[in-house]
Amino acid sequence: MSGNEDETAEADLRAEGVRVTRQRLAILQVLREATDHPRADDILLRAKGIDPSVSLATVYRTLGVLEKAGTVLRNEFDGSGARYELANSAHHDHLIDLDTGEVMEFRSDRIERLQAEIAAELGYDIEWHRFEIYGRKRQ
Amino acid sequence: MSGNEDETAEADLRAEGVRVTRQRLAILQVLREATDHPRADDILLRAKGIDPSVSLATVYRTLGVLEKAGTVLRNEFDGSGARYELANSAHHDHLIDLDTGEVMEFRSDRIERLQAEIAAELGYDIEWHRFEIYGRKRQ
DNA sequence: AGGGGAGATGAGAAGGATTCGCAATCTTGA
DNA sequence: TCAAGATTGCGAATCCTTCTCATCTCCCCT
Repeated sequence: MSGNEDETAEADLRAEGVRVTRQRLAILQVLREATDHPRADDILLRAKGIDPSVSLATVYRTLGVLEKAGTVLRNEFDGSGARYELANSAHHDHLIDLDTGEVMEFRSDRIERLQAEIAAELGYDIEWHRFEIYGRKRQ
Repeated sequence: MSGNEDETAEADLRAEGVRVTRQRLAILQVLREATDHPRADDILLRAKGIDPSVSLATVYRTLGVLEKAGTVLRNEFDGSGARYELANSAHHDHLIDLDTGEVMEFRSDRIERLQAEIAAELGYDIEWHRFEIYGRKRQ
């Protein structure tokens, strides 16, 4: 099973034209398994569980490589360090629970359309966008 | 003229229940006069032009105080330091020009409505939101 | 299968932004 | 005007991220 995981992760890397290393496989697998939006140091911790040789520098370097390749998204929710996620699914935005810090994902076609319209009105082509809602659970 | 500026700035501070100091007046005035979204070190530079005694630590402290008071908004556009603006006008969002780094403000009632609907669907009350479009000028 | 060279790594130092600690200095309300 | 308490400047400390460099790996070529 871990063999299968590795194979798909490896295929991902090769598809991006990125050199395949043990460390990158470990980091990519961590992201595949993550259901949260972990920070670099969390990723390091989990990656060390797969391959103890991974270092923090490599976590950052790999995240940078994968972000450039479009495989990874970097988020800056609260100004206390970046949080990462895989970009493999459809585009989505985030709702951050101010009480718990929990991050939820949501998707709205209307938002997607609206941002396109707004950018067009301003004479711009969209490269990407970031929409974050910060709120508290209603009682 | 600078007298008038000071008076309104001072009134602002008093209205927030914030102690009025020369440094805070200078910083607030910098923000009032700014048409861009300056970083802390830019604010320091400009504030020193008004009152040379201002220090970087006080810039950060004052921005913190004013943010908590709701007078100042802190933005984190590109992960290379926060950028600040006064919150006195109506809520608006930002479009960042990826080529020039220029930040434009825009406002859309539809976005405002949409985010309220989305939060409601997820069972949340919105505290605030952040909508940023990153794009390039169309030729 | 093996060698070589470009590319990747680990460890720690360096960097940039922000916050902290503390003694000296202001503000404010009485 | 005064005292109490808040605010300041300075430099040190912190946090996150990137860089340096010697060493190690991956991957292409034979």
